[in-house]
Amino acid sequence: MTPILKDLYVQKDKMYVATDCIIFGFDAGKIKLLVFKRRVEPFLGTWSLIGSFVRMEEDISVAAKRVLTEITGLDNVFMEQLKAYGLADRDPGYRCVSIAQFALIRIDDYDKELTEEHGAHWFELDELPQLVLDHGQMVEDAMARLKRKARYQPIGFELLPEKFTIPQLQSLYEAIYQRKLDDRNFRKKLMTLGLLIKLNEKDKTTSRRGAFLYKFDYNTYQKLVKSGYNFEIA
Amino acid sequence: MTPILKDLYVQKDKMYVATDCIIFGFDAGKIKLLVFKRRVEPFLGTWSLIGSFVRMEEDISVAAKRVLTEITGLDNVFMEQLKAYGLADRDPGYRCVSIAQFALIRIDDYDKELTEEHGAHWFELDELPQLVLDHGQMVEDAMARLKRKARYQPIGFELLPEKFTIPQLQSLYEAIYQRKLDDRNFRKKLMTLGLLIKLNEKDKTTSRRGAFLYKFDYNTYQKLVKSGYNFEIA
DNA sequence: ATAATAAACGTAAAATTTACATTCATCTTT
DNA sequence: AAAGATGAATGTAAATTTTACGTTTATTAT
Repeated sequence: MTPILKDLYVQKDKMYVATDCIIFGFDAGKIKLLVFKRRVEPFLGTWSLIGSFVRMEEDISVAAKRVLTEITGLDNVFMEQLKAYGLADRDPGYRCVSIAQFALIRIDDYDKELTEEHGAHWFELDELPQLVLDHGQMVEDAMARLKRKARYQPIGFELLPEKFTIPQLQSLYEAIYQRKLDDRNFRKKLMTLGLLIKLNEKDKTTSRRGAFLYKFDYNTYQKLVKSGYNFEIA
Repeated sequence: MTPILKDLYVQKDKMYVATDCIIFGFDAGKIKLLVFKRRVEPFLGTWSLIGSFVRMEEDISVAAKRVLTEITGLDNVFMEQLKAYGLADRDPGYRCVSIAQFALIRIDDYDKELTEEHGAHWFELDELPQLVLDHGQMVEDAMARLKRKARYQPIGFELLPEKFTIPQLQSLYEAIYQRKLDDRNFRKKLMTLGLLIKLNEKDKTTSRRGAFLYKFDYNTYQKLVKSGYNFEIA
């Protein structure tokens, strides 16, 4: 089964609803996007987001999760609706409204075989190829959303392994905001939030000294949110 | 023609795409919402947002604007997509994904006759009646968006007359943020933005002394945005 | 033992935010 | 015409947050 069913069976007088996934990852200091080489006409061979028609009995969020799981093998992934794209002529083949949803995944624990089977490829954001239809716009909008949302919601952590170091976290935020941050100020601000749990382990892959690993304290965070707390990261 | 076509002609095995409009206004220090009493079955007599099916050859944003114009007689209204609502069972009658869009209108220049014809009524947000389907959720989400967005984009001005006074503007922001603001600090911060044009006129409807009228300087604002400027109001 | 390297830390200046009370312009009342 | 009433307009000092910036530390490799 092809994830996007652009075959001969679509009817020109029908309204279709699809979902497209903007899948972000983070690796080696760079935000990356998972895109796919189309194996069906039209647009065979062009790069595209992964998507699917929404099934008749399926919630749109469920459709997006289904696609993501089919492709990456991952479950329980952070996913949020971006918005609907509904220009009448956005797809030349037929009328289709697409609900774009963006996902943040921990790049090292997705299923490589599975994605390769689907013709998937990770691109750095500034090396993105031309994407089919309005998918380029979707990515741009998703990136803007990520950039804004990262300020006031701890979604960045979805892109890191469960255990991470402060320098790692900083490099993530630098990638999201696309600017350098001062390491002393970053660490200070972060610590005053009181939402990181310091572990008794070090990550020694990037320095002789090693950097302490931390976990994000989702428990405390949930409580704070419930009590109306409003915080900002970096 | 009924704006929402929930009639006998819908087909159970078809996917429909609709749009619903969350229409905000501001009057007497309160944010208000324009809702409609349904005149067709099912849900006859219940309160509802105004909406319409998206036509085959119509962009979804165009569909929303069409509805708004039909109802209020207004054109060139601020409108922005909120998100798509697509639970499989959100409408018990048939499968329908609805794209919610919110509009901000200047409450005194909409067409009262036209809206009354459609069974429309302005409600204060905290006196909203139960709304049909997931429309209550849409309103809640729209309000959250408005609250957040008002901070970093001058969308509040869309709810005020072109010429407004500082106390009026403050009372609007107080309504949006749902908290009192200090008048001296509000005025100060606003003035440092440099985006208000002081007019040589006063509004004397609320005080003997009268308050100076201002216009928002969209021109300068546009230029600042283009040059990457990022501001915050109150 | 020494060199090398990224991690960790603190402080002072600048900028922003907050809290708070009085005067001003104008109309109404007498 | 004077006095009273009312919302509009304004400034300043203290507290907080943000910014800028250099040194020490823990560890491994040589």
